[in-house]
Amino acid sequence: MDKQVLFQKFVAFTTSVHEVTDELTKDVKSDTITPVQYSILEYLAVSQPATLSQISDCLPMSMPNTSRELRKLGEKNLCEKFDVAEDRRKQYIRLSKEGQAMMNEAFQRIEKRFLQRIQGTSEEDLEQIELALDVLSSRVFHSR
Amino acid sequence: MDKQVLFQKFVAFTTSVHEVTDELTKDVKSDTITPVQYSILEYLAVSQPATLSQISDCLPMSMPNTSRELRKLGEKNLCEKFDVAEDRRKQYIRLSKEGQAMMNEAFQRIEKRFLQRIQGTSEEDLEQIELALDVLSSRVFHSR
DNA sequence: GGATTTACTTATCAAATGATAAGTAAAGAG
DNA sequence: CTCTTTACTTATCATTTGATAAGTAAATCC
Repeated sequence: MDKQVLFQKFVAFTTSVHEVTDELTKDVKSDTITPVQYSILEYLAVSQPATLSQISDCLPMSMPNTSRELRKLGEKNLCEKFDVAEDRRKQYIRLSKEGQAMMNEAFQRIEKRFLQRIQGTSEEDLEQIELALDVLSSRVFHSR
Repeated sequence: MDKQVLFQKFVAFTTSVHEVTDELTKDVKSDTITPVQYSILEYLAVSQPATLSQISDCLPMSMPNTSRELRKLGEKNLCEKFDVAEDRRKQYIRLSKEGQAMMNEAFQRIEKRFLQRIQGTSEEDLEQIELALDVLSSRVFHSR
């Protein structure tokens, strides 16, 4: 296997993934929040509850800036903090009901666009796609 | 096929792709340029020569801002403008020798990290990966 | 029990980015 | 030949983002 060729395919592929996700998520962001704030909500939608440190590590964003943006999201009633019983320094952060609703709506719009994108794909091809997602997730795009 | 499940895998997958590409491209950006400027150079590396309008459409970024950032890149001697003979309103933009060198170096560092990431993968699995990239590129992540 | 580390906050500052208004010059349309 | 459109520039401004310094309070280490 020529790994140089594989790398070129990899680069082209990741570029396409970025383009397509940009297209799918275009305009789903409520105009009351900034892009960075959306990315926090998106992270929470998948990984809640999360501590501030986790969010800061994963996005990635410095602790002070993460703290600031979470405060703003809190002021907009989109997420909430909860004390952690075992360690009173920590705080779990969750989407509020409102935040959850906003993200549900966003994901629904993205899903609709996604389904449009794969409409007309045969059952066989869909299974190939699912397999391919699994292969790449486990072999290439795993976090370490 | 449950398309809902497929969508969930799709979302998780694109998130991973973003995380991994962030990791691979971390610190390859020269500290003399901003992230937006890097994205312009990256676009040029793949699609040069390009007009300002093309860059503006694809990135996406307003014309005035694209113009400003290209001027800054020009001042840093990373890209150059050429008149288009057929239409004197247009200008082709290309990486300069210096800009090309910077991007080559960046891509080399990314490739090195990529190869580390897939080191120890069997020949058989590598072929599976290549196949999976092809499947997803053609069936899901093609541009509209 | 004092020192250190962890988790997070507050405040402040500079730089990057996005948006808009107002221009120039060339091309194309009628 | 004038009018409109296209391609791009310049200037300006507000907002967002990133980075750093300095703090609090709780947990952990020795």
